[in-house]
Amino acid sequence: MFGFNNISIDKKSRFSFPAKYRDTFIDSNESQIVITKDPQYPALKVYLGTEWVLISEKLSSLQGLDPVVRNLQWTILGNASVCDFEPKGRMQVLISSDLKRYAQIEDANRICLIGMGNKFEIWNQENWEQRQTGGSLATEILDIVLPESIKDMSF
Amino acid sequence: MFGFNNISIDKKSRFSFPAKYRDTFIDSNESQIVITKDPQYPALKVYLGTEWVLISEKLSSLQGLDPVVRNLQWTILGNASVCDFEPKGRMQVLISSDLKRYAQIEDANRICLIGMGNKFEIWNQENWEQRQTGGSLATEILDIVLPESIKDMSF
DNA sequence: ATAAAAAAGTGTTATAAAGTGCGTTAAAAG
DNA sequence: CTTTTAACGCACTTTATAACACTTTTTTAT
Repeated sequence: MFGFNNISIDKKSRFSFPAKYRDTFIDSNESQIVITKDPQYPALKVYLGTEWVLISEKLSSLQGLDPVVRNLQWTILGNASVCDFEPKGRMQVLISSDLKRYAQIEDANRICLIGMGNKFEIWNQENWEQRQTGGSLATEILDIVLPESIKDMSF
Repeated sequence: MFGFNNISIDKKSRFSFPAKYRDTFIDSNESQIVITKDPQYPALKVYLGTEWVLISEKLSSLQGLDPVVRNLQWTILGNASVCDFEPKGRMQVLISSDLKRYAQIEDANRICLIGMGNKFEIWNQENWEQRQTGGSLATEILDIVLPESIKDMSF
C-alpha cells in the first residue's frame, strides 16, 4: 500500500484500485473501503474497512468539547462514505460529488491515488504536483495546535 | 552492498542488480525491493524489503498533522514502488515512469547504482559526475528543518 | 398519485498499453 | 578456453480504460 498512481476516473465517478494492491486486500480480508475528507488539504483519505474501524472508534470516543477534536470529528467522521467492494473483483469505488468537489476533482478524468502505508490519499493532479515541488495551496490548514488526546494518533 | 555500478536499463525500464550482490540478498532472504524518491536530490533510494519494513513503519506512525513530517511521508512513502524479486533469479526490477522522471533518467539507457551499505541509490550519470566533482544540482533541497520526531531516523 | 423521462449507479466486454518471462547473443571474468 | 554475467529481443500475459447495455432511483409533468 505504497506509491504513486495516476489513474482514470470514469464518467460515473468510479475509479479502480491498481491490481498491484489486490493481494494485500485479499490477505487482510477487506470488504469495505471508506473515503473521507483530509482535515488539512483539499484531498481525500481512503481507508480499508479494518483500519477505519480502529480510527473511527478512537476518534469518536474523544472528548468532543475540545474545538480542535470536534472539528476533526466533523471532518473525518461526518464526511465518511462507506463503500462495499470485492478485492477479488474489479476493486471499483464510487466517489460522491461532495467529496469530488472538496478534492477539486469534479471535472477531472484522472486523479492521483497515493499509497501511504495504512491508507491512501486522493489528489487533484495539479495540486499534487504543486505540493511535490514545495508549493503551498490556498486551502491548506497547517497551524493546528494539537490537544494531548490526539498527539499519538495518525490519520 | 557498497560501490559504484554503471548498468543498463532496458526498453521496458528494467535493470538488474550486479551479480556480486546476489549472496547478500540470498543470505538475508530478500523477496522484495522498494524504490522511492530521495527527499533531497534528483535520485532514487533502493531499499531491501526487510529494511523497508523498518523505515516505513516508523515513518508512517509519525504524526501526519505536522507539515514537515507529512512532506517526508508523501515523498518517501507516497512514491515507493514495491517490487517482487528473486535473488536466485535474474534480480530484475522495474522503475516506474514517475520515478524515472524524478531521477532524470527518462531517456537514459544507463544509470548509476550506488551501494551505500544498507541501501542503494540510483543516479542519472551526469548528475552523479557533477556531484562527485563538487558541483551542486538545480533541484536539490538542503535546508530542511527537522522536527524532533524524525531526528533519529536515517533514510 | 401515476407515468414518463432523466439521472445515477452497476455490470460487461473489447482493445491497446504496460508488464513479465525466457531464450539468445555478446561481453567479461576466471 | 571455459564459465559466468550482462544486455537485448521477442512472445506471452496481465492490466487499464473506454464504450456500451442494463437496472435502479429520482425528478418532472400530467
